[in-house]
Amino acid sequence: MTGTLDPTLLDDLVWRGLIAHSTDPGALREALTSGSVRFYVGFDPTAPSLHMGNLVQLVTARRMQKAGHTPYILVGGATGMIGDPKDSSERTLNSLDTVKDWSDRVRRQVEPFVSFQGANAATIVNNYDWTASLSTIDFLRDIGKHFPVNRMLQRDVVSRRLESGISYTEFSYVLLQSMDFLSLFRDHGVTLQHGATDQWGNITAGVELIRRADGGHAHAFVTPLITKPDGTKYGKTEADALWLDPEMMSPYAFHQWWLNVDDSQVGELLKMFTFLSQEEIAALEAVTENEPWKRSGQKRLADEVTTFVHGVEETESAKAAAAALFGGGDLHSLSVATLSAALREAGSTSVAALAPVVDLLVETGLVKSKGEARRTISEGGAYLNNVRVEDPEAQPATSDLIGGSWLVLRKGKKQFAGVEVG
RNA sequence: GGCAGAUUGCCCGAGCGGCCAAUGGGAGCGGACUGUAAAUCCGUCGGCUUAUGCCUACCCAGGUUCGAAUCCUGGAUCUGCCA
Repeated sequence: MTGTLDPTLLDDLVWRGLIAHSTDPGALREALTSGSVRFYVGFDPTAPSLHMGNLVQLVTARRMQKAGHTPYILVGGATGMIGDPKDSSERTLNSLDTVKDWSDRVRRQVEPFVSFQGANAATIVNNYDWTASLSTIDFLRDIGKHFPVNRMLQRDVVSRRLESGISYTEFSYVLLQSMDFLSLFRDHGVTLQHGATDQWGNITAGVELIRRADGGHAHAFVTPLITKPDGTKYGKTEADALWLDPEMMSPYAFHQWWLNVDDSQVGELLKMFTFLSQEEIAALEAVTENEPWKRSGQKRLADEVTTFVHGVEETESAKAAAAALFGGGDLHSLSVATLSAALREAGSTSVAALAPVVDLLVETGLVKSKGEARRTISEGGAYLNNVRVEDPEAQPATSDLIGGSWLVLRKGKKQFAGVEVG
């Protein structure tokens, strides 16, 4: 994915709806078509895993690298210690150990998405490296002098927090991020930063710092906030959080997440998250429109994104598991190998001996308590081997064991769990 | 610094001594309808060996009372008014 410069990059990004704001579009186009641009995108370690919002940036960085530009991926070991201001309230500071641990995880997660080969090979940097040793005096003289407080107070995030209060720590965050851009500009010739739309203020502050401090000219663009059909953000509840770490979200669950996307979102998400061509996406949108029950858009989206994040093998396993569980056929007719693989993918536990369904529901984590298990059964939402359980006292028999050792529990329409007995 | 008010379950928000595990809305969960979709309707929504039973819960710690989310004392945090 190295070498040749793709002049259609910017138009493609616009078509995909990835540009919410940008600095002077003419100048940006000029830069992107006249040579390999060194660009950067940063990820703060504020959680043990990256999520959907970060994935947009990773996909975008890869697009840009494929088009011939040179990525610098920044891990926010320093900025993660500070925390950028949220609208709602002050963040709780994480310990240095936590931030270091999360920084390592972020670095490992980011690596597979860009190429480290060729003329425009990617570089990973950590802002802790140039921030930790900086003296307070140098910081205030060299960086702080360029930031008029009256302007800082007018920034949206800050002004919204003036009532409820904001610490000097978070107030200063923008200086650190701006300093990152300046530092990468000076040491690596980086002239472009992209990020999520809520980073616009921080990013343009960096562009301005480069101009004020060095008289340099840098560019920036941000991707839009992705919202659900009801206008709310993704990831606000446990149910719609999307984690890239396979330990926090199995590839099966990840694949299911994309498969269950609303019809109305499919086109938008295909554009932003896949590398399919404009023609391919248009075709999928047409099928979704005319034959929605086929769910072709969702299927392709799930396959593409899961492959991108977890690889081909995991994607095939996730698909095979779903086919086995949602296939609608008699579970007893599946081979034990297929079934056990599917259940391991979907989530399973082992128990020593047969136990009442209520206990097994709790054991598998499908429900949180026995009370909830009984409730689920009385609501008609519990299934053993795809047969509804009617009796709250139900106890599986040896004859229920598939292949002599497996039970398939299901709660509602799509939550499966396997139980291996013995 | 002074005065006044607030703090309730995942979120918002009623309750103002017993009928309170606590009205209502949202989210979540289940069912019907479907396409593992959306919308809609219905049900459900602290835990426990399912029990006219017990435990834990209405910011925290004490107290009054046969009995407190509700009253009193002290503390914490937040908001408004005055300095």
